[in-house]
Amino acid sequence: MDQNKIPQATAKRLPLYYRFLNNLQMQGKTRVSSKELSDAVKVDSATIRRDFSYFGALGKKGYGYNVEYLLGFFRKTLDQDEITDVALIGVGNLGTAFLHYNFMKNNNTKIKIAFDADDNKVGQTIGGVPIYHINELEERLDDVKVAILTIPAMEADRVTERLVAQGIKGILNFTPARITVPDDIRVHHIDLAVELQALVYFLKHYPLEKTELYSE
Amino acid sequence: MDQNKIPQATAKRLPLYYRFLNNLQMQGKTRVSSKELSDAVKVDSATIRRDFSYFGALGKKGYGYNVEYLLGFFRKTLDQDEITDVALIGVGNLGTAFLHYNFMKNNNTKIKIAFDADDNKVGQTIGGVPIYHINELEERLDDVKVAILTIPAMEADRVTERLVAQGIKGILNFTPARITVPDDIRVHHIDLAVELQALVYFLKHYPLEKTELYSE
DNA sequence: AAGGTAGTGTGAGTGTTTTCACAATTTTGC
DNA sequence: GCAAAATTGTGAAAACACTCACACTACCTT
Repeated sequence: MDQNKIPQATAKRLPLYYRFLNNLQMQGKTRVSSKELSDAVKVDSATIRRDFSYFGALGKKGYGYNVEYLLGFFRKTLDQDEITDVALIGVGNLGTAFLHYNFMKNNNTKIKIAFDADDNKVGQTIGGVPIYHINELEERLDDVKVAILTIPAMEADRVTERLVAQGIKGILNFTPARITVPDDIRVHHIDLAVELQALVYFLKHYPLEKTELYSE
Repeated sequence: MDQNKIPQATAKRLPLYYRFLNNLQMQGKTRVSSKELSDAVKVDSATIRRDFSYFGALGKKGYGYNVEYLLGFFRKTLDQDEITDVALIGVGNLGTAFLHYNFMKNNNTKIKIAFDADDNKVGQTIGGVPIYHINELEERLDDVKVAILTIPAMEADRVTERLVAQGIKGILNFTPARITVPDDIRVHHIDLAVELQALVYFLKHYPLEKTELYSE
């Protein structure tokens, strides 16, 4: 679509850059170097410069980057202007955490509607988002194209089928289940148990070394 | 420490494999091919074979892998026998979700203790885990080496310093803040807003194509 | 206005991860 | 017991990602 040239690894870092640039601007900073940004987001400064360079020459040699300009550029690139509506499926603890998270603050996304199977939750509004019964998914989903899945693993496949049938294009799946979807639908898996276990594995098998000298 | 030969990308997939092998065993399956496993975990079958091959020849040509044997092997490799204690810092919605998650089921990790700043939560027990006041961190943390950070971003740096001072070695950070730690401490960041925004970005800029033919 | 300093943008090199594709081997069915 | 089918394990290639190191340029200071 666009220029498919930018690497996926870069694309994943863009939202991160964007948020930190926002912070800088709110702090009143007008310029920033790749080195400073590197300290803040914990990404190598050469990587940051390379990432930015895919979009052209955004900085100035000997000066760094103008925060305002960079931010404006990213706003356009990340489509911060047009808001993407999102549906939340499953209002448990994890789902509720999402509803309280103010994505609008730095983001182009807004949770517009939530669904749950529990009648006690249906009818409530959390964080300004109305909760409907999951049975009403088909009538209520409208043209929302992105869903966050925070339901029990057992339900994942069934609900996914229904979401796909309604024309969902992207799913952020917090379920341990690896859901099956048609090729043209994008699923990102975030598996909390796997993340925790991977961290533990790395701790045991890939010990980090303390750099006594210049540990900047 | 061990054989540092296995790639990190492989290491991250091990917990996933492990869980699905467990599922298979519970379903009573005794053998499995890389192809079947691929369908289940959505990882290319060649990648799975390569991953397994780092540990030696675990399968049999023309047959596949013996579920029981593979599972036993992974149990040892992933240290499923010895349990790793974990501390949870911040019992909000996200933190509570973790407390209800039964990590012990397929995992080698157990949340042993939780902390929060809210006096209403202190003293409670959720999912069998006692909640103490964050002020008691130093006295209560004992020799726990892994922490899950689910607190407001504002607090992240301060609490991280205290955790590090107590000898924490690994942090699973759900805070939007990129925390600073000494070199020998491992931090994995999971940034929910970034994940959501990245998904939206990919949807718009990296459209997937529907394979009409043989979309197996 | 000139020299010093800071800091970009990038060519080239290195490292990591995935994928292809096939010989080797075992199982399965006849 | 043999041929066909299944499926591994891996060499080699490709794809992807990161980092070094430095020429170049813009800013800053005096």
